[in-house]
Amino acid sequence: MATYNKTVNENEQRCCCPVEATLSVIGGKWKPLILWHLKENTMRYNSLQQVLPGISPRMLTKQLRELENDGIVNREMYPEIPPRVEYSLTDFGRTIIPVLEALAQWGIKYTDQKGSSK
Amino acid sequence: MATYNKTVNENEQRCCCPVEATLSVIGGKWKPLILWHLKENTMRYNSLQQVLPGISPRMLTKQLRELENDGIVNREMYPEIPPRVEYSLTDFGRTIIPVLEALAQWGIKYTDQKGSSK
DNA sequence: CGGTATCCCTCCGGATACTG
DNA sequence: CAGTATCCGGAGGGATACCG
Repeated sequence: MATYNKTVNENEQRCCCPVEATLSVIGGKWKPLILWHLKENTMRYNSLQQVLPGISPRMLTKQLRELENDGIVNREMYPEIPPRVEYSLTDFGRTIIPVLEALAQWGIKYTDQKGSSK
Repeated sequence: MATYNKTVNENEQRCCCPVEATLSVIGGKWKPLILWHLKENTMRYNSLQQVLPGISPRMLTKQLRELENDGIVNREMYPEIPPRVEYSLTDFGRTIIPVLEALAQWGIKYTDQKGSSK
């Protein structure tokens, strides 16, 4: 008992920080890169895997599924032999590109700052 | 042997995704909230702890130190009795506020989208 | 007041093997 | 080609007790 505060209630989550909602979608080690690559072209599973440095199939699938559930990417399956699956951003997914670019912009500034102070 | 790709080299990290650099600074469970609260006022250690839902002192200290090392927050110590320490954003730290707000904006859009599709 | 020190456990995610 | 299934190690982070 006696945690540092009462356990989180929905209101607190909602009122303080929609930032977290966004981070839950684009955060993590892989999603930014996946999104980054999908913003140019639609891509197939294997192409993504080759373009992502050392991701395991398990992880790639997991990240893609999450993005799919969040309505960010679209999974188009062509039941051919051999099978082909293409991933792309949804229209809603595209609305996140400016955010991604804002993050990238600041990231560059930050890297410069760090580099020069070293 | 035979990982899915050769281990990451610096170039790949650097060229593809400054987004990650930014996320390494503001990402995670606590930092967005800390930043969110600091963007209005300067705050003391205990005030922060009270305002953050259930954070342990260990975590709070850790997050603050990291933000400090990244040049985002400033730690001002007043050697009084009892001691007082005030945290605030540095000038460089303030440059990240627009990014935070972009994230928040999209987070709201996202939450609406989710809510309406349920 | 503003923190450390310590213990402990979850779960993230990597590696590898296998399948429709 | 586009994935599952399974195993497993290690970092992240919570709870609690204590210190200057």
